[in-house]
Amino acid sequence: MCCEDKFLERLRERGFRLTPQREIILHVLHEDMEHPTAEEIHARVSAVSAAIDLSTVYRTLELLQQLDLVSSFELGDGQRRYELLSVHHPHHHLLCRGCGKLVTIEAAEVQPLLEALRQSRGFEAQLEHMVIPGLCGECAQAARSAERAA
Amino acid sequence: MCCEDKFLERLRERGFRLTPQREIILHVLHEDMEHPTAEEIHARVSAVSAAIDLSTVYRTLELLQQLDLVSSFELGDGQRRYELLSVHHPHHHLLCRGCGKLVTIEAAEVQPLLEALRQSRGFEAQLEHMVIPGLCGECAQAARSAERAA
DNA sequence: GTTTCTGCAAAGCCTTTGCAGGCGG
DNA sequence: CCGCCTGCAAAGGCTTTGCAGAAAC
Repeated sequence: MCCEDKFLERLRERGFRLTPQREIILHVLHEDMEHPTAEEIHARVSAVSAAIDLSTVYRTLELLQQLDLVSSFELGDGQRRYELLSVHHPHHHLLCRGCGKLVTIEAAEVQPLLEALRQSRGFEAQLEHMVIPGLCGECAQAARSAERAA
Repeated sequence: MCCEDKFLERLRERGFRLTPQREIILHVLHEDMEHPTAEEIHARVSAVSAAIDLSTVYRTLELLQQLDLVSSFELGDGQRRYELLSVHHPHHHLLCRGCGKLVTIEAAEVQPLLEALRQSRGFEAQLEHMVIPGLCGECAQAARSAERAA
């Protein structure tokens, strides 16, 4: 698996070690989870090997971010969320404040903005994962109806 | 002051009360602070009236957000930041991960993206304040130099 | 007079850290 | 074997909450 190879290589480069815990955590990140928190990752990891500690999960996620294999971001509750960079191709999210729905949009939709920022200011946006809050179609509709009623 | 009037009106609407603490906190938010944390707001508030508690600041900020007078967001350290909606006209920020610099951009620069989202999905973005991480011109330059050197 | 609000203190939540023992290379 | 890594437990930072007294209306 390509991801594992990259992991091993980058670990070696820096004198870090491959441990069963790290393998399991990386493996679990391939499972189909939508933006898991450390806690959620830990739950899945525990199913594989019960004794792995939450702090090890945190430490490994930190490591994976340093190695550019994982990115993290947050949805506005006070919890960090993590995502494997290689698997999910670049995307962003629209977070509906009405119903909480999370809609995925292609990175391409945001490209023009990023391009404009590069042109005008030389700013290289690193948007592995941007979260744009707002109201989805239905909730926007509902809000307008409520407005009229008032 | 318009802001204070709005505040009073919206408080009354919902049966809430106007207290000196709330007035002071709202007043302090007019001071020229760049994205203060609750702690920083509390410090300024304390200068006016020493006995106001941090928890009162948090509760009041929560209230002000409900009344659409304040928005909050975060820059990636684990701290919420607050901002008066009426005073600072809509803007967003580029946060440089290299040097930590925070550059303000006009909301207008982001409009095309938001317009596109509205068109394509009916999504009404609520971007009182978006933070786009990346590398500013200088740091991007430096990164490229380092790349070449390696 | 009610009911909301405040200060105080304590708890809560997520995350980080210190340490001694374990294990990868 | 050396030094990184782990589990455990405890601390840490920011924010929220419970409560009794104070204050707004």
